[in-house]
Amino acid sequence: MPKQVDHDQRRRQIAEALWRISADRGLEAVSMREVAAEAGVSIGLVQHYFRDKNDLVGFAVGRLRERIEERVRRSVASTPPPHTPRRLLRAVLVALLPLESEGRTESLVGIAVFIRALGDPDLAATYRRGQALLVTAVADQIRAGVRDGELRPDLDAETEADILLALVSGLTTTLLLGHGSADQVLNTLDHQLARLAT
Amino acid sequence: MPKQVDHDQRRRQIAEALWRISADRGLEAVSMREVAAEAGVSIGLVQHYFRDKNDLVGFAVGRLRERIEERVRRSVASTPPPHTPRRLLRAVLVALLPLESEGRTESLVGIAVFIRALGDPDLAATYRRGQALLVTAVADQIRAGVRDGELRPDLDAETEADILLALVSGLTTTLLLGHGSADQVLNTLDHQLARLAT
DNA sequence: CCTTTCGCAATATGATCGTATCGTAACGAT
DNA sequence: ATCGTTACGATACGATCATATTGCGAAAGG
Repeated sequence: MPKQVDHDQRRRQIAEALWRISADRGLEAVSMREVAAEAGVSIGLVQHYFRDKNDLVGFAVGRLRERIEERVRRSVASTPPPHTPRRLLRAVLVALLPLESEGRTESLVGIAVFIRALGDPDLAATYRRGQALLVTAVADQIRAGVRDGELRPDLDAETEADILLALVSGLTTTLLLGHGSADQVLNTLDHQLARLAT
Repeated sequence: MPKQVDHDQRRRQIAEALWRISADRGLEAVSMREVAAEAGVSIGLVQHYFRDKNDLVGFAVGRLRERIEERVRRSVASTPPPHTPRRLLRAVLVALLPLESEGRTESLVGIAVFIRALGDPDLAATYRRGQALLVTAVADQIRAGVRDGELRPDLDAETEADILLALVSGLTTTLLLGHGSADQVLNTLDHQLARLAT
């Protein structure tokens, strides 16, 4: 056996270069050359670890879900007590907003994936599954809040979850365009959340 | 003076070819050659009417606004009486949703423009201006509804407009992905609208 | 020691991009 | 009639793209 290298770590390292490019010049600026340059390696190396560009982008997309899940988990975990459903619900929604550079990057990649999903049924199904997971997670929190008497009892959890997530999605585009400040956006979200409270 | 040609009509004809391409293959698939081929003209002609690609895309984007405005106007005009602010408000929001193929095309182009705007400050400013117009238009309707006693008097018109438009934006992505039916989406929108009513 | 095989770089290939440069046909003004 | 301008087509140019090919150093097994 020849030299031994951690294959997966190399792939992650390269994918992160793609992430950086996508974040500040858009995914349209992502090319094999650019990724190689950003990662500080040769383009041959990139080819060595990824069959083609689709493979590379696909890998980066796969990591997207992991990272978003981790971010949500972190946000929930770092929520100061009391851990009431309403506070946890807010933590989840806030974690989905691109409020700092890391989140911005993820949102940008997410949009790129969305665009690709429009013409790719498989990817659309994946995207859809992720969205469905989110909706049920949020709806569960809403139901818990209703049970605790923290949220109004006449709420339809699924519809409210749809509204909140659509709202988050819309606020994300607002933030990405610099068309609203973080405070403004959080205010808007809180305004809607307050409406669900008793 | 030599041959006389309707300059602006030619530009519109070419821009519409760009539209068609952008709608079913994304704006990333738009190239001078593709546009020329789709329009059934030579690439020299495209160059003759547009200084460069930016000029072309810019013109097409400009038409986007006009078309959306026209669609909203049509939707409002065709709303059956009574023309209460709340019904007009709904007409505006529904007009922004991609419920049929024409609207779908516009939404797709809109998203493509959004993507480009992320890396193009000028385009971002244009996008932003359009959004600001929408917000004030919606907010005006809300204020009118409040005045008429049709909507709750404690509403902050701007915030509610932000929420509604972000909601519409989020519902648009839902519709484009086939991740929800038109009925479902309209239900969600109406649910939120009902909340603003007295 | 030497052969094999992986890690990686260098460079070639052919397509496609935006754009520049021509050539020419059409037509109004002089 | 011819001249100048405009409309348009054909094609060339250089850059950049994804990808293929080739070569070579290093290291482990024989």
